[in-house]
Amino acid sequence: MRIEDEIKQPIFRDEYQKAHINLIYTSGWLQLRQAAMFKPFGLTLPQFNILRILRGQHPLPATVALLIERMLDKTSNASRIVDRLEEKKLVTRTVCPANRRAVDIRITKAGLDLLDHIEESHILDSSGINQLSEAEIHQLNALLDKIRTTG
Amino acid sequence: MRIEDEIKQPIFRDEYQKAHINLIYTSGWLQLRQAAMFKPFGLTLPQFNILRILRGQHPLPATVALLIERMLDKTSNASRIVDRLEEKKLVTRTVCPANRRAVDIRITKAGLDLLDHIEESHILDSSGINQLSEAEIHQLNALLDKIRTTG
DNA sequence: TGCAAATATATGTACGTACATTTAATGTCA
DNA sequence: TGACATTAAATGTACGTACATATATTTGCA
Repeated sequence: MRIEDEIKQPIFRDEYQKAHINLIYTSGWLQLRQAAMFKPFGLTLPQFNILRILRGQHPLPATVALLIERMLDKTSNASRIVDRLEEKKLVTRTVCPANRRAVDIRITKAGLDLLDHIEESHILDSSGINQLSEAEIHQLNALLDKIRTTG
Repeated sequence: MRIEDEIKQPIFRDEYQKAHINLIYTSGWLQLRQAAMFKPFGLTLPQFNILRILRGQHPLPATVALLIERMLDKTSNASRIVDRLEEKKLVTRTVCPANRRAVDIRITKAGLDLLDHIEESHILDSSGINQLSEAEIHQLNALLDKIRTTG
């Protein structure tokens, strides 16, 4: 469905404004769908992403600084997302012995099992992006990269 | 800059996953830049959008239901965004005489002046999307619309 | 008429984001 | 060594989002 119809706004100032709105709207659309998929598993999107980073490190621990570095949203508050995961016993937090300012965060067995469970459910396979062909995907990546040129 | 370098993740499962992450990352990138532009004017992005809708109605009032209908993010809470605008005297709220369940929301002179002031500053002209040519904009709109096909 | 359903908005709660500040541990160097 | 800067994480506050529930008004219909 065209963005004009989607948000019931038939006229835009120009095609640039329309693309801008389309980009933000489509990103929100994707995230809303993804969030709904994780809901049955009791996870939010940022919680899922942090769990995946921790699995990537496993069995080594990660620090909060490492999580922030790898997160899409650098300004988000990794400490508090880890709080939620710890409450759910999906991760553990221990003071790093080598540097007692830092905290070692590790995914638990329950956390690993939950990720397996989510991936086995194949809920992630229909992301909306799959609507595009290989060539279109390539185009899209190039266009998005270009948008971010010249801060 | 390519998304691989931007988020320091050299390998993705496939190009689809890369495009998905690229889309969400680029949307966040645009919104962060926009929010920074509005900050000197004491407005957030949703507040600005609601002010624009109200100017579009002016001198007629809008109801909360109308605001929600026109907002990009349907699930956001228009009532509370109007709260903030009311505190800043940029809008007024009065019970609708014709239907006392509804509330008439109107932009004030101060609200109109603020919008003029923001637009005169031309901060909105460099949106990042301007990096693209007309043809690329057209491509992008088509790709985004296609992503959202088939709920 | 009067009562239930529908409508319009507001409120509550959990979560995340953006940004500033605090607390604690470590490094540095005179 | 001891003061001072730096680093790592946690905490505070304002805002927005997602979703459930509450309150008030209006509508519809038995």
